Parts: sequence; C-alpha cells; structure tokens
Amino acid sequence: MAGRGRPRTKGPSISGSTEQDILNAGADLFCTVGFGSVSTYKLAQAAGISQATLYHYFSAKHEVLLALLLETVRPSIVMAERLVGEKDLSARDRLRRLCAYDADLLATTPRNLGALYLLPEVADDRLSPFRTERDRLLGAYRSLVEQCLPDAPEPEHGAVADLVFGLVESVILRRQRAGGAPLPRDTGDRIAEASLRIIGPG
Amino acid sequence: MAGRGRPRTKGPSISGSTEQDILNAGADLFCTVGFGSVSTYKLAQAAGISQATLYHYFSAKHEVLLALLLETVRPSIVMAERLVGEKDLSARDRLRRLCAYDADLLATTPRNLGALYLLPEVADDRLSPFRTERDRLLGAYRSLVEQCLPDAPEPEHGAVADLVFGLVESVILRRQRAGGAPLPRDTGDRIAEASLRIIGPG
DNA sequence: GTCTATACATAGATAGAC
DNA sequence: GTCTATCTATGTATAGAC
Repeated sequence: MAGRGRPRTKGPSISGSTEQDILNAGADLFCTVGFGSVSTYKLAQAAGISQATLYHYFSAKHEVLLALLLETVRPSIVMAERLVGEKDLSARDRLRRLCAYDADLLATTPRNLGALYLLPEVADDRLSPFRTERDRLLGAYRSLVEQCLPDAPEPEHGAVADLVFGLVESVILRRQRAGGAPLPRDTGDRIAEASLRIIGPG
Repeated sequence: MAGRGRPRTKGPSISGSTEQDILNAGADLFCTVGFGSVSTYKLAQAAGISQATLYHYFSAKHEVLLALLLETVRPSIVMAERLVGEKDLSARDRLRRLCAYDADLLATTPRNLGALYLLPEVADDRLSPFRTERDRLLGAYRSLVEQCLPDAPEPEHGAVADLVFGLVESVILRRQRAGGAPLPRDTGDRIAEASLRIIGPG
C-alpha cells in the first residue's frame, strides 16, 4: 500500500505521493490555523519533509493554497454544469440536487475544506484563478434559479440565487463553529429543502 | 472636532483617540488581508503610530482582534436578548426583526466587520471570550425559533435555528465576494423574509 | 504617551551537496 | 528528490530616552 512503486530515499510518505502529503498538510493547517499564520516550515513539517523540499513541488506558498482551492471547488462545478444542461428533470429537482450535493460535500468531507473559501487571503491577486471558478459555480446556481422562476423579473434571479448559494455555503460556518467536525448526514437534504422553500412553491 | 480635549504630542489622530485608530486599522486590515498576514508594523503604520506604541494600548496583537470581535457582536446580542423577552410581539415578528437587524448590520456597516468571524484564528484559545458571546447570540436565535415552533420536537429547534442563523451570516460571505462593499439596503429584509419561509407558514 | 533602537526569533526562498 | 546550510527580510515584543 505505501509507496506504490515510487522509489523514495528518505521520509516515507503516508499517502504514497509527497505532493499529496503537502496538500493534505495544507488542508489541515490552512483550514484550522489560517494561511498567513502557517509558516512554510510548519507546513513542511506536517507533510513529513524538510522546508526546502516544499519548493521542489510548489514554487511558492500561495501555490499550495491555490491548488487546494481549485481541487475543492471543481467537483461542485462539474455537478452544477451537468445539472444545468440535464433537461430530463424539472428545474426544481435539479436545483434541489445541486444544493444537496454541495451542502453534503461541505458538511461531511473528512476535512472542512470549505473553510478555505473564507480566508481573506483568497482576495489576493495570485488566487484569482480560483475566484474565476467560483464565479462559474455561482453562475450555474443563477441559471437553475432562472429556470425555476421563469416569470420573475430579471434582477430577481440573481438576488434569489445569492440567497440559495449563501444558504448552502453557510454550512461552512456552521461546521467551523463545530470545530471542523463533520455535520449530521442529513445536512445536505435539509439545506436543499430549505432552499426550495426560499424559492417558493413550485 | 479633532483631539477632543485630549492633549497629543505628535502624530495627530484621525479619530480623536489613538486606541480607536488602532481598532479602525485592525478592522480594515484583518477583514481584507487576514490576521496572521498582518504584521504589527503594518497595523501600527495604518493607525498612524509607531510599531512600539501599539504595545502601550494592547498587550499583544491578538488583543486587538479580540476587542474588535467583542464590540462587533455586542449590538446583535443586545438586540437579540431584548427581542427574546419582548412578549408584545408575535414570535414570528420578533424573529423577523432580529434577522433583519443582524443581516442589515452585516450588509451595510462601513466595513465588512462580519468577516472577522470567518478568520480561522478565531478558534485560538485566547479568543474564547468572543466565542462565548457568539454562542449567547445563537442561543437567542434558538429561543425565538422555539417560540415560533412550539409544537416541533426538541432537537428540531436547534436544527432550524442553525439554518436561520446560517442564512443571516451568509451575508458576510456574499459581501466578501463583492470585495467588501456594502450590499443593497433591502438585504436585511430579504434575509428576514427568507428566514420566515424556512420556518414555514405561521 | 510616543518614539528610536534593539533583541531575538522566525519568515520565505535559494544554493549546492548527495 | 531530499537534505543541510544559509541568505536576507521581517516578525513580535521590550528597553529606555524624551
């Protein structure tokens, strides 16, 4: 199981890949301690490598955070854009599924990775590729809300999408208050139901 | 207007109080850059004083953040506990007012101070006095939800209160995405209406 | 009450041996 | 691919003059 064929000289990796060890360590630390509060030394230590070795895998500290952000948001984007185009289900059902999927991810993944979205450092220019992706996700929510409320005036779609998206993301804050521990498994479904109540009767 | 009777030798204060200058600078920087990413040097510079003078007013960097957190959450607690005891209004009306008040504060105050709640550093032991206060606020929400849903089973109250509290706090995230700029003035009312829809028909 | 100066530790990133 | 050693900058906090 360990090493999976990749020869290593020292410091056996837990995951089988040193890069993954670094990402795992970053996920642990950035979510709980913050970004600016974590030194590259502590990050490397948590990954089981020396501080210098970090720079063999990432050219700078913020690149670790960027990689984490992108890989965290990607599954949601894939699911969202699939549901936007999936015309066999009603718009309400598709929005329900998206909310349930996203909220469940945020609530039950081993680490509270959504907390990365909350870091003020995300506003940094060097992390703009992530913000672009998150805007794509928000756009998909807006499309689904629009399909749910075809008769509503235009600006209303964005406002309602903001409410729904916000309700889903509020799972992150709740989990952070709970010390990062996973939330009950019905969290996703409850969020989805509440979202549809915000949308109004079908 | 400036100085308000307090003699100053150098570095005229903008606000009339150096302590307030420090808090203002902390509000600006911690919300936008983060806590660990802000040095005491930059903090002092933004407050218009030397780095050493900071330690005349606060014994350590985290004390600045603690003061900000406590003064940010206090108005919400005062309003919440007043509404919990105010029996002249229906429970729904009181919850509506609380949600509208809190969401409006978060949406329209000059700085996006709610973003302070999102900092991972808030989990630090030295900031536990703030977490205690925030739990008091959450308790008030739960009390009001309980009064709105007297027939619901016990654990349901906490779950619904989490949804409502989360929806209110989602304003922070939305504003952060908007670069910290104030949100439309109807944000509080919209959040309050959506909260009551989550609660269900009266 | 504010400053300059400084102590001392840690920061991010690079060089070069193995 | 990983390390030790190191560079240079910056970090927090304190000492002591004014």
